Amino acid sequence: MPELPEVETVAAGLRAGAVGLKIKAAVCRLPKLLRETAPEDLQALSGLRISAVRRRGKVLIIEAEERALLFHLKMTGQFSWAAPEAAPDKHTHFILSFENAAEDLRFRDVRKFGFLRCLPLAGVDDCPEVGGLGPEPLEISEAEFAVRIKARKGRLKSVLLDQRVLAGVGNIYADEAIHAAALHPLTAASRLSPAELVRLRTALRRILKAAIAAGGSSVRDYRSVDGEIGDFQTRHKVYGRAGERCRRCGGTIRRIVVGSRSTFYCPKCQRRKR
DNA sequence: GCCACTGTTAGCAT
DNA sequence: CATGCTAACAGTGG
Repeated sequence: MPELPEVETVAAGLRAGAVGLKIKAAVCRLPKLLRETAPEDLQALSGLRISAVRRRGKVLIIEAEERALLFHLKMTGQFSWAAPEAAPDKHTHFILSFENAAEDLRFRDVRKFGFLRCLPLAGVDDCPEVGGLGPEPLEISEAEFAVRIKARKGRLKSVLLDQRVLAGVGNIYADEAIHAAALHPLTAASRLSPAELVRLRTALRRILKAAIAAGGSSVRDYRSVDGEIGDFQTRHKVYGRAGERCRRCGGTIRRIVVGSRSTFYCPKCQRRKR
């Protein structure tokens, strides 16, 4: 489920535990995990020291001197620390061991949608996985937000999910932000008023920050690096609440499908523009 | 057992 | 170009 707040939480956990560690070996147990990455690229990581861990959109970036490891968690990717002698389960696809740490860093991904790309640090911003991303929702100005959203013809929900427009918003936070801004998910993005755009940006940022503070939302598989579940799912106003009462107006939350994604909204307080 | 559904996104058809 | 559907895969719940 990882969206921006979940990846941010994972990045923070990795940063706390992995920066400064010297890589002993990188072992990949699932060839298809590797994207544009040769086995030699992984071998060349040995001896490098992890210097930083950061996030761009939903992409996790581990920097080791002049190299970078890009991970995408897709639906079910997880990181955890484990003793080297503990047998990895069948969903563990990648293991980093260290010269100056007792535990290994493991990446597991039940559905195998995730990927790993190893490349020169200098190439990160121009690679396809990062270069095509829109601005960060927590950094974008009001003016640029308005321009980028209004430039799109599609439905608001789909536009928020488009990583080229904004980086990091996924299904849960799109629905939550649209609800908080009292907009309708099927509204044409290009028809939002200036006031509505301000409302939407403000709501999105508030929700993303609150979700990060809560350690993300654990709807199904998501776990932080230390194995903790997030807490934000208890504060979802619409996501996953079809048939339940809207906490703002008492209406009944409805589930529809937009762009083949489940979409939850309150038909009473999220009126469609016409 | 079978079918529907799942947080992502690349790729392809329309 | 925009939009919509499917596949990639495994597990879960009805």
